[in-house]
Amino acid sequence: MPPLNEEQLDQLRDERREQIKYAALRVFACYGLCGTKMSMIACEAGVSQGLSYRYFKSKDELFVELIEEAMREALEAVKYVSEQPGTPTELMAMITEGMLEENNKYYFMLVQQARTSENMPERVKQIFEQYSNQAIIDQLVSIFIKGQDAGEFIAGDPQQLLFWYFALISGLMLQVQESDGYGLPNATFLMRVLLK
Amino acid sequence: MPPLNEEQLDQLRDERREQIKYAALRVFACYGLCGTKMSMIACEAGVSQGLSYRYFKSKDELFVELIEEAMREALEAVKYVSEQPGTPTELMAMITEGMLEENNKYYFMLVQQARTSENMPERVKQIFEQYSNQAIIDQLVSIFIKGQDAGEFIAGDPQQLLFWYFALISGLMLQVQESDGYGLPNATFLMRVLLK
Amino acid sequence: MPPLNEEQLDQLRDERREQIKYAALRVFACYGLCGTKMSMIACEAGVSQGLSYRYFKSKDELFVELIEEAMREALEAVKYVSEQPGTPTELMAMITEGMLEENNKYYFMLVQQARTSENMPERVKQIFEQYSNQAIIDQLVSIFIKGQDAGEFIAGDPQQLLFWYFALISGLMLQVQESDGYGLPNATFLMRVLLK
Amino acid sequence: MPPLNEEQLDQLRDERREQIKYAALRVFACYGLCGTKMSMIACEAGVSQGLSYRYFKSKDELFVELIEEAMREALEAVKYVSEQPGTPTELMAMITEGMLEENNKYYFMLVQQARTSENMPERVKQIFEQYSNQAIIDQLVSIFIKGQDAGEFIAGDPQQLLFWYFALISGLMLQVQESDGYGLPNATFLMRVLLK
DNA sequence: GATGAATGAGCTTTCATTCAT
DNA sequence: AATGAATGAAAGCTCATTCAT
Repeated sequence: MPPLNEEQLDQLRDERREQIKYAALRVFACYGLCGTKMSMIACEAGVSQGLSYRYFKSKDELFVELIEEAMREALEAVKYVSEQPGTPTELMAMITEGMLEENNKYYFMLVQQARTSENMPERVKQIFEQYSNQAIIDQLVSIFIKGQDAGEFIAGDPQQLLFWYFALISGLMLQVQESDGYGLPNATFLMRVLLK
Repeated sequence: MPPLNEEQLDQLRDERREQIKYAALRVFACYGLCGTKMSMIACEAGVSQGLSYRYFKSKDELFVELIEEAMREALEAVKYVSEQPGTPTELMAMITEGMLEENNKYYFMLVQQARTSENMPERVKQIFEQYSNQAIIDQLVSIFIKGQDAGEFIAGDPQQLLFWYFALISGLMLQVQESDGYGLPNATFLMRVLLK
Repeated sequence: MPPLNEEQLDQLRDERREQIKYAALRVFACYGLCGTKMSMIACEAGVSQGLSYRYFKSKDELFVELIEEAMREALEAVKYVSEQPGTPTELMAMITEGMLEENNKYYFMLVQQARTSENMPERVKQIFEQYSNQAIIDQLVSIFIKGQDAGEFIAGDPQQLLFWYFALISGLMLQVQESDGYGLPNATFLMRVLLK
Repeated sequence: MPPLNEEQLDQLRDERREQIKYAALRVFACYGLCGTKMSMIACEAGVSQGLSYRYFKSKDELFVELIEEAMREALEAVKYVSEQPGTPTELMAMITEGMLEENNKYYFMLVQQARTSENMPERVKQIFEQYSNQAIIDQLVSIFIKGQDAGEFIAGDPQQLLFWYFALISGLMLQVQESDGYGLPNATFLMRVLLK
């Protein structure tokens, strides 16, 4: 007779899994894949070293799962906003603000760690190909063109301008550490590069 | 009899040192400090594994020397420009263009690798404290204020705006990989965030 | 009120113990002591991982108990046969047939796994010393000598010949896997080495 | 300028490789694949733990290479003998004696370790399929049939009888440890099972 | 000076064993 | 009594660094 029923166990397992996963996010984001030791994750999560391997097959797999989640949620956020009412400028501002939110920071750092390292697991490269340029930017191209037509945005290839815009923001978020004391700028500042 | 005199030997030695150092730059830039194996550097430089240790005490020291060089040259470049004649906008454009130059890319990537990893040698942190915020930005504050006074630049804390500006550019340079096919924007695009 | 009395509980306990023990036999026989994980035994027995430790102190102890049983039963079988009536050849054939019986296979494999590995628990080595050469073979020496005197068996040191004979059979049983499709030979074939 | 020329280095490497390989043979033969720690091999070879990995990718690969060598040489030995002149009985005796030679012992033990364990690397299973039953036995079938026709060998399926014969010998070699004090029988004893 | 073989500390991963429920 | 989550010691493997040549 098991002490807990199946459902309770499942819930417990899910909680543990998340606990380890988000500890890993924080550590990977700061130290990168190869700079992170499994012991650091275990320590951050407050569990033993071995336990992580009951929930994730390997360090790489744990990293990949986080990358996948980051990209999936980024895409969903952009999709959601692009379906809202508002002028192109308003929508763009919403997306920009969403990106700048504090609790997105770890995900941005994680993705940056992955993008700036050559020796990533094959699966990470695949995910980037699948999501990065295509999907996310494509969601916004039509909005951007509307904004250009409305005279709100500067002229130029929408794909390219959007790519640069996200690169700027992603890069910015990484540079900005609490220690610098400058904090993140608001959306208005950043949008100046796009607005006429 | 020795085939080369002392001076020639010294020069040869220096060349070898540079050869290894710039191989290390390229590899560190792509893979980060802990993602780089000494064997990768030796391979890139076309020398044996052991040789690096005749010129650099350790992997960390080699990395530190590159970081130091990167920061020193960045500061000098900014200093040089700030002493040139021209309007604040023109000077700022010069600096921006200098940063975007292709052959600065590896240094930017290297510095970014160092800035986004927590587990850097103590010396790297010192160098960042010494150079980054203070020195480089301080060089430009007076120019920036002149620009604000002349109505060329937007209002706001010059230190903070310049910090963000450099963070944007640094981040952008890392995001942009040849593979993306978008290339780097020109200075005009970036300067929109600062210009009125 | 307890649904079962003391005696019934004891019986249940014994059954569980046997269930785990014979699952362990099948797994140890195929994978060896160190090739077997406790989880494999638990899985084969259809119980949870932790349960084995209520019945056996450790993996080693479980292995040792099986080895002990194997040797004890082998000795008893030989003893039993050696007390039966019949010519030496007939008795030897009975023993040989007994060894070749299918349901002895796992025990033979287990013992072979133990004999061909150096890193066995001390207790296993003791059991081998206690049983193997002395006891079992000694039971048969008198029969063998009778057979030699009767001109049925070949000449030679009875201890040595019997040792070789059992080694041959033990080895054979292990080599023969179902997958080979050859099956086991009958006693007549094997006894040719001993018979004149 | 390398201190040794290419040829000398190659030779040195080959020697080291063999040194590690044969140390591994002795240890694997006694302890099996999973009972052997890389540290045991390193110790037996008198080198450091890490060195083995310069010559062999992994523990498994080292094991596989030894198995492959064992099977290849066994096949070659049998091939060689089968091409010699002599009666079938004489040839069979040569093969038997070859198998019983002391310095084959480790290879036999190794192969036995592999055959009696289920959890072998996939490659080991392939090698066994490739060599074991087919190749080696097939070499001898024609000799055996000649022997049967000449009235030297007992009647029966040659494949099956040869398989059993080799199984007997292989098994025997494993059972026989120096500690037993009985030594190995000579070929004449073993061939009794086949001879009329 | 130059090479690359050799070392060993340290990291990833596994698994016997324990423990909360 | 039974479960399976949790632990941590130990094994496989990597790689910065040293050393013989």
